[in-house]
Amino acid sequence: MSDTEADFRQRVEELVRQIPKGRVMTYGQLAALCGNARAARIVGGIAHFGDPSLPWQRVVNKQGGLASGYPGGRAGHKQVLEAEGIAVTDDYYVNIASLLWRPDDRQEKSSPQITLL
DNA sequence: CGAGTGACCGCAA
DNA sequence: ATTGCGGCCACTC
Repeated sequence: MSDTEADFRQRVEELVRQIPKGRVMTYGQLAALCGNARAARIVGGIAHFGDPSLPWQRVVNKQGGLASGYPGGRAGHKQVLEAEGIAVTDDYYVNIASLLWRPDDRQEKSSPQITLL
């Protein structure tokens, strides 16, 4: 397997990179889309050692709660998410029910202009 | 090369 | 309903 092998982390990073602004994804979903639904923890590990330039801030757990190891703590994470246009509760929870984004969701169809970053 | 850990998830009492 | 525990895979030292 050398054609589309692309290390697990590379695929995850690619997906995270494609997460549009104002949307969030769950670690489990990223892992599942990557092929290993049980590798949810790995996604978190990659988030810590992967490319810090990626919008890991848009990646939250299945409960919609912010991660704990984010630089600056959940407080900083909350600030960044709010800056992205995502509403965060005082308990550091986001409404994934409305903000959960899927790779097959064509948000560009309804958004003529994409303002990423 | 081996062992430990982790930004999680799911299930059991 | 809440709390606690284990498991799983990949990454790092």
